[in-house]
Amino acid sequence: MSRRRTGAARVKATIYSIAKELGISASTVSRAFSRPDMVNNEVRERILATADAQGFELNRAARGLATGRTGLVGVVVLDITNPFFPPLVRAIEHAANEADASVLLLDAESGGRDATEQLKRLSSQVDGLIVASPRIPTNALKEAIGNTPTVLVNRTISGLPSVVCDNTAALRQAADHLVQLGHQKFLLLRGPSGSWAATRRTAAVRDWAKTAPDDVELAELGPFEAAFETGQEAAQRIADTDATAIIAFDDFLACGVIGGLADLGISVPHDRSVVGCDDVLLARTVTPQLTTVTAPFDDLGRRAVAMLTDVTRGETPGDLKLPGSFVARGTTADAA
Amino acid sequence: MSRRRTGAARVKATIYSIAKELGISASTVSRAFSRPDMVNNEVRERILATADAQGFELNRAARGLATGRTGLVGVVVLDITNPFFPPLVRAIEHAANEADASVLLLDAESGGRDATEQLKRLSSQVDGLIVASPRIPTNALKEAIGNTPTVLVNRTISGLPSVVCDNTAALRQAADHLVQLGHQKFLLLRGPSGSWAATRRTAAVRDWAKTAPDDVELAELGPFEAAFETGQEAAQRIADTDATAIIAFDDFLACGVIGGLADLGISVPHDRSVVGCDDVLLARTVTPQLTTVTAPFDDLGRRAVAMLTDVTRGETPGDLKLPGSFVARGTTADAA
DNA sequence: CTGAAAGCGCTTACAG
DNA sequence: CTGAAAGCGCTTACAG
Repeated sequence: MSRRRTGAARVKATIYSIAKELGISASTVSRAFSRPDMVNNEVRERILATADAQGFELNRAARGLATGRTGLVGVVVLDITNPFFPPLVRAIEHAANEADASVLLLDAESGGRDATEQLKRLSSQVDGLIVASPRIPTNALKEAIGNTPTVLVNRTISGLPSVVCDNTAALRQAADHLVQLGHQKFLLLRGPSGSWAATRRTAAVRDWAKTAPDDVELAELGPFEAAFETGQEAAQRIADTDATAIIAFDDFLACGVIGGLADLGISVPHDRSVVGCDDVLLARTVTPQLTTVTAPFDDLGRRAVAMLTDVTRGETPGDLKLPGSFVARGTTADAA
Repeated sequence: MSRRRTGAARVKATIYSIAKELGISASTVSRAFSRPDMVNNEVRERILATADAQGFELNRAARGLATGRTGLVGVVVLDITNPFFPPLVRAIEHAANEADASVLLLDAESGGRDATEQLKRLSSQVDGLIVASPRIPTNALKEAIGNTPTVLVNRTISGLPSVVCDNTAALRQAADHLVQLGHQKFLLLRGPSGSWAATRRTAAVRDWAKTAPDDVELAELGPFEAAFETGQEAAQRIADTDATAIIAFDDFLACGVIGGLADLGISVPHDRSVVGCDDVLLARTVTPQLTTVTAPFDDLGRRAVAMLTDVTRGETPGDLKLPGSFVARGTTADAA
């Protein structure tokens, strides 16, 4: 379309076609885009104008071949369908765009193929990787990424930088909040075994229990998959306990529990209080809204991209912890 | 890592390093990957083996520069955070992977920048575009994509192929279902004006009403944004009507309405019945589960990719309609 | 089925 | 600040 703007620009616009029209060298045209400060102001203006007129779009493949960089960051998520990931992906995309990079998405579960195989292919196509995929085994992951700069999200592997959400303090707050509401019998629903987040959250709640008032009792159930159905199915077992305060691994599980309890005629927060974790979309679209711990998705994504940039520059960032924050909503109330 | 597997492979693995080790030409090595059937079986085997030993990964930028194709398909979504899109993106990604392509994701709302600008940049980086972004104005969209092969999802623009979900039949079924439950007073909550889906759904329900039993009355409210809060805020207005059967533009709106009604002490499905549309994750994680119309995400994505392949081949596919299907769950019941 | 060679459109060290 | 030239790693028409 834009090619028709000028009569001269019948051919595909390249740095050469621009150079020719302006009677200058392609090197200069190239520099006008890759290192603008290296070229004379006025010349640059004319180049940009001509580029525009010709409908020039820099050929990324050519640049990539010449520089060895693709301008792409690979984002690997466990399952884009899990509402935890979209806000993260969006934040990453936003940050990447600001750095003039694009996001190559890989849904680790979407492939018929082995996720590791796919990851390996991906690695060679991107400048760096942001991996938010708690399930890929450490060794497979390490092998697949080779020496592609990588930042982990919500997972730690020695030797790789990571940015994680630390909910320890927020979970303590959540528990304290329940104590203030008069709860004494607590039930922790543990997350999937082998999940980094699950381990941390369990530890946080147990640690809290040690310093809790004497009349507080903490029981546990699990591990559970982080899924609605899982929570729903667990409702009976939960109802069989005398716990009034339930701390679920995540929002999914929490919502499932609430649904399952409802089926049993047990009402939240009237009969039991439930708190989730992550504050995914779900948490605000159930009625009543879920009391939970908010994950700082924006920051997680932003910082992950920033760290990746550092790695690319040869720096060796450490691990970064961002705190989640407790938010009391409708599923916690006075102990019955 | 893999470079260290053989002593010879100190240098970066390329078709040349492989050719050299094997004493053959780079052309043959190249063909072993790009057109395997053109090279002798045994030779190909040796090439593949050596490639593996050297840790060779085909340089996509170089291939892209040579062929003019990137192996990338751009996927533009309105808002990845809206649960309608992730299942679609996943299906697209899956299908693209099978065609040996990767997905470049663009969240139309994620940019500080103009979505159109971003789209334009994206276009030049991909072999084709799948656009599921109902908001970008037609003209801006057309200009931005230039002559990049494009397939639209859930939107039609003359001159561009599209795959859309047609819920007409399913919505009629939903309405009939409500009639069978004894409902007579219907209320349609219309979706955002200018939205393709909203227009279609409104038409479907109105058409149904024309052929409905005489004692059925259809009132309307709207347009509404497809958001939980919007539904919540509309609850009072809805409660003020005498409608017992509420057909919401989509699941979000429906869930919001249910939440808002609950706040007013009105219970769904006891006092009113509500049906949504799309069957996003949300629909199955609320209690009771939402009666709604399921969108065939997998097919939408799969077909979109297939059509894009066709366009790339120079074919001109038409518009494809895939039907949604009605699913009765917990938010519809006998008229009070 | 295989090889030699040109070309894809950039970047950048080098020289000026 | 600018230009000439080599190089990035593939693909493919052409000749054999």
